[in-house]
Amino acid sequence: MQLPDMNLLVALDALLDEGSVVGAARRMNLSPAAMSRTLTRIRDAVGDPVLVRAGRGLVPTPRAIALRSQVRQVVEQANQLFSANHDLDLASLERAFNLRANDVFIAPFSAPLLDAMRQQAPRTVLRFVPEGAGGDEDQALRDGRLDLYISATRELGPEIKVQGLFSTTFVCLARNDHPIFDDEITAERFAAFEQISVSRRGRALGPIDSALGVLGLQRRVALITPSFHSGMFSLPDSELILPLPEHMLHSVARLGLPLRSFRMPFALEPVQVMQAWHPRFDNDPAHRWLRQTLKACCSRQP
DNA sequence: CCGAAGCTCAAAGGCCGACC
DNA sequence: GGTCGGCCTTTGAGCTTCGG
Repeated sequence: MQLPDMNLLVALDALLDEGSVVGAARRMNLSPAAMSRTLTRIRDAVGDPVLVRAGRGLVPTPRAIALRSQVRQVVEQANQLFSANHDLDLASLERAFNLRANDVFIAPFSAPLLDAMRQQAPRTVLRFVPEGAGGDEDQALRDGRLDLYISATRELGPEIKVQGLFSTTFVCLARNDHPIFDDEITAERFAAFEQISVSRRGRALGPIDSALGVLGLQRRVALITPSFHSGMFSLPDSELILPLPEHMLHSVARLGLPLRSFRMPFALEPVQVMQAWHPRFDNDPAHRWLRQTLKACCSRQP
C-alpha cells in the first residue's frame, strides 16, 4: 500500500497557518521556490488548489478551511509522539500560552501566574486572546488556537477536559454615597435600582434575575458591558449597581475608585470557574505544567 | 550507474502602494 | 492616470542525495 507523503502534512499545516508560501518556507527553513513546489504536490495529493491567488498573496479554498483543524491536530499529535519522552526543560522553554479568560480570572490571578512563569519558565509568554465570533471556544481549543479556556460555562464539546479552579460568590458594587446605603439593604431595595449586567455575549439576564424571580422581584438592567472592569467605571457618576464576583474586590480596591461593596441581600449559587483544554494536550509536559501552575495560583489566592 | 525526488538559483509575471 | 519599485508566486534549469 502506498502511503501518502507525511511531510506534505507538515508543509500544509505551515501553509494554512501562514497563508503564504514565503511565510511557510521561512518557518520550514526552505526557499520559497521549494515551498511553492511542495504546494504543487499538496494540490495533486488533495485534488484541490488549497491556496489560490488573491492579489499579492494567497487565500484558502473552502476545502482547505475544512481540512485546517484536522491537519493541525494530526501534526500536533505527531509532534507529541516524537517528543513525549523528552524531559521538560522549563528554563529554556520558549512558548506562548494562549488563554481566553475574563477579568474574573485576569484581575486576581494573572499577576501571580505571570510571576510563577517568570520564575520557572522565563522565556514563556502569557497571551490573553480576545473573544472569538459567536463563542467559538470549542473550535479554538480543537484548532490549538487556545491552550486554555477559563470560564464558568459548561457548554463545551464532550471531548473537552475541564478542571475546577476556584469558586466565587457575587457581591455588589455601588458608589460611596449611593442611596442604597441609606437604609437596610433588602432584595426589594436592591431590585429597585438600575443595574449593570456583564456579559461577553451581550446578555441582560442571568442567575441574578432567576433568583429575584423566585422572590417575585424583577430588576432593570440599564447597561450591559463585556467586562466587569468596563462596567465599574460607570458607577461613580450614576446610581447604577454592579454585581461582581467577590474575587475581584481586592483588585478593584487598588484602583482607588470611590466605590463601596455590599453583600447580595438574597441567596445566590456560587460560581465555579474552570479551566478547559483539548485532550491532545493531556500528555504535553509544558501544557501540564501550565495547568498545574495555574491551579496552584488559584488555590493560594483568597 | 541511473532515475526519482527535492532542493537552489535565476528569471518571469502579477499585483499593490507610493509617487509624480 | 501612468510609472516604478517591491513583494509574492511560479517555473525552468541544473545540482545533490538516495535507493534499486
